[in-house]
Amino acid sequence: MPKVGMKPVRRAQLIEATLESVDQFGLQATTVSTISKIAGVSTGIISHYFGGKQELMEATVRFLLQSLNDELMIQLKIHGTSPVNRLEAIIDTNFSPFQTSEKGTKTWLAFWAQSMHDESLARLQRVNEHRLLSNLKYSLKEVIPKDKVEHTAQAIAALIDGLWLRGALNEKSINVEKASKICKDFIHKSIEYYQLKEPNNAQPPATQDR
Amino acid sequence: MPKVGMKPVRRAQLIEATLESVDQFGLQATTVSTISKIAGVSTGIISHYFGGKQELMEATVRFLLQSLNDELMIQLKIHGTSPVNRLEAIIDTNFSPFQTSEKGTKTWLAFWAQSMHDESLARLQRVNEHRLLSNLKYSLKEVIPKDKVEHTAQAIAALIDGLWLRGALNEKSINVEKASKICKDFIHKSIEYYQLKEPNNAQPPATQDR
Amino acid sequence: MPKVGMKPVRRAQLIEATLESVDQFGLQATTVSTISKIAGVSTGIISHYFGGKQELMEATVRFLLQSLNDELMIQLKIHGTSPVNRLEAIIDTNFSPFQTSEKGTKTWLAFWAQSMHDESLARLQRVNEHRLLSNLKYSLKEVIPKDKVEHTAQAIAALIDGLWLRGALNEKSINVEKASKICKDFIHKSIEYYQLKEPNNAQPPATQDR
Amino acid sequence: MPKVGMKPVRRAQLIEATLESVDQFGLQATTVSTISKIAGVSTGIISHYFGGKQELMEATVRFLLQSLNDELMIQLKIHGTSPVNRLEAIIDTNFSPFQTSEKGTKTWLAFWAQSMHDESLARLQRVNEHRLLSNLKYSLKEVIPKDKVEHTAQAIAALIDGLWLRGALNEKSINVEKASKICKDFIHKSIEYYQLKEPNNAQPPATQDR
DNA sequence: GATGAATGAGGCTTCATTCAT
DNA sequence: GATGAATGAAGCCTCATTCAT
Repeated sequence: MPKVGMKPVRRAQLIEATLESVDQFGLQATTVSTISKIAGVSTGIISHYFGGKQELMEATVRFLLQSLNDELMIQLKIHGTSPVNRLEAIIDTNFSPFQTSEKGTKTWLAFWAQSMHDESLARLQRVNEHRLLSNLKYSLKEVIPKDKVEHTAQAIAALIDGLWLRGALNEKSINVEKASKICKDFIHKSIEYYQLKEPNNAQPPATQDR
Repeated sequence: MPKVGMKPVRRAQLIEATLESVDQFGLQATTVSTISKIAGVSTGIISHYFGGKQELMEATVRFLLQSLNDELMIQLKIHGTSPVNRLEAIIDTNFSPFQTSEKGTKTWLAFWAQSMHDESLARLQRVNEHRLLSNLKYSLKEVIPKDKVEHTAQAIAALIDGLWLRGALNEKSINVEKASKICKDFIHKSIEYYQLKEPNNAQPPATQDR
Repeated sequence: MPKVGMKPVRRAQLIEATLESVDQFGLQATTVSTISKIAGVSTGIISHYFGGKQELMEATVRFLLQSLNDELMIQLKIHGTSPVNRLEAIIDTNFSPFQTSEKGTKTWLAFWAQSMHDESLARLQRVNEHRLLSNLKYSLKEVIPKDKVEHTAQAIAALIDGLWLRGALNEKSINVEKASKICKDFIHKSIEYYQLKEPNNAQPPATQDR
Repeated sequence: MPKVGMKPVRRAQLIEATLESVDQFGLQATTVSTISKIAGVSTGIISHYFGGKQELMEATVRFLLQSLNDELMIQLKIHGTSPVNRLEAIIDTNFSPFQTSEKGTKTWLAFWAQSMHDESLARLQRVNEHRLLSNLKYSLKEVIPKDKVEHTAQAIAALIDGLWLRGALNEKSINVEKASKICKDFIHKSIEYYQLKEPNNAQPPATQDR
């Protein structure tokens, strides 16, 4: 009997090869041929396991987003002991080594651009964006005035994405420390700012273990 | 008798058609055929005036970036009477109607992604990014502590790009008012924050005409 | 300015090449490549002028059926002076040199088989079959009892098709004289038979110029 | 312990599945995959038992033609008591439920068309056609003038094939009764015709048990 | 005996570029 | 200057066949 249960193995292998190809050649120049060559398999295998190139692309995006989410869950479980810690965990996750690898950023940006004209990709992207905002708001509402939460969450999310974007362009990979510091500074300053400005409306001091 | 001076006219016409096509169909689905159809000319004309599709693309990016710069120059000339006003002019320019039109954002993002794997596009992009940072730093150093200038400029630039990015995904076009407010708030709060925190190091109050 | 009005020329050229290819290689082995090679053009031209292979195939069938009909119209105009002459003209048309050329019969049979699983081809085929039956019945009802018309028309049509079918298999081309004679004999005998059997019900003697 | 004698079982199973597939999807869309799925076996089994797809196809045609012949032998044994009865038995066999099933007609036509360009199929087809003609002539020469036998046999054979052909196109299956009646009428009329026309040359009245 | 994962040639189609007019 | 017909390389996908298990 031939090898069974190859499906998950091959799918992972092909998704990995897709990331590699998009990193090396770009999304436009990524073809069934480049992917299968990197994976060391024949071209037919992609249609065999994914039905077609498009589905492989979507699976790859899903994988990227899932990884981001998984990492966040882990970080929150470890460090999520206070609102501020939770916020920092979110930042750390978004600038973790995997997420900010050259492979990760290039692919992420390529798919984001592609999603402008591909509804199935856009949907995935939106789900993820919504999740990031939710997580941010959940923690923010405990440390800043309620009417500033939405506004601030939007700003942090934009800051994260903007730093990724700039990192993708300028360097081989994002300068993680710098980017991380900019985001955390923004969070700390926002909290501090509202406490200084409106001490009476100040939130009860959040337990902060640092 | 051959018509003379058709070159600039045709080039402008084709660049405009390229923007239109990228907006309508996306960068991947934009072909020589879609562009020439929108422009109402034959396909051969593109090679004739630009040598090829790739050069037309680069010319289009250069046009977009030039427009951004031109607008900034105008805004700075009109409103650039104080550091804060200058900073606000930069924000306004980046979220001006043209820049944030659906056409603009989609094309901008598409080319940004493309520039990951196209050095000539990347160079253009980097020049522009550098210019934005320079402009921000020039004004910032008059209103916040010198050792915070770089850091803050990076944050503002990232904020601008991040808001564009998120706008490109979620809406037909960026919600200009919201995005603009987030950026300006960030600037105002940063200034105010450093003044509150370090009143002794405060900059001499900038002349502010509002 | 380049050559204009090439469309009808190229379409005819490609349809001719399709007939040639189906004759030489069979329908299954007829590819865009075989057709374009025979036509002496590039492969891309087929999609350019027909949108795709399928449409070229349909156009080819339409051409075959149209040719059959055109020939019939001509024959009827020339020889259609009496019911029997009209019937013979129908037979002659169906066994005319073009229709019974090797190219014609093979292609006709190939498309007929294909139409079992291709509704657009089946529709074309049915229209043509209906036309043949109508023409036969129109003339038959003047020379044989009315209640035998349908039955006899069906038989003649089946005879024509069956002779084609057998001709396609056995010979390079149908043995025209034999096939033609079998059909005409059948017609003559049918008429004579009903007159011998039922002389009282006999139709008024049709004007017969032979 | 290896199962023995699986060969005939598997071969029959695969031939049956081939007929089913050609009926459902057409000859062009019938692949090794569709056949093996219908048979409930793996794709490799076809090459294992038939060496390849082509050989399975030929075996299937051989099976169809053998079935036709077997049925004819049975019918002739039962009803073959007089020349006319034998002729009618031939007709009945050709329009028996199995032969005229949707499955049968589609497959028959598909393979006939295919045999235009496949000598091994064509040979099988010709053997069968020859057998039909022989059977017809054997009986005809006892009931019609000798010099009309060949001609009439050709006509009957063409009539049978033509009715199949038209049945395959228009209906889910051939209208057996109508087709059968047309053929038998033709036979009866031919016999009667020659008796009426040439009573002196008439054959000695054949024993007819109806 | 049987499986089905894997191969890779070949099919159809798209599209940037060329060139005769 | 301008056209658009034509090219043909390259993309994606299908499928008959092979082979390790």
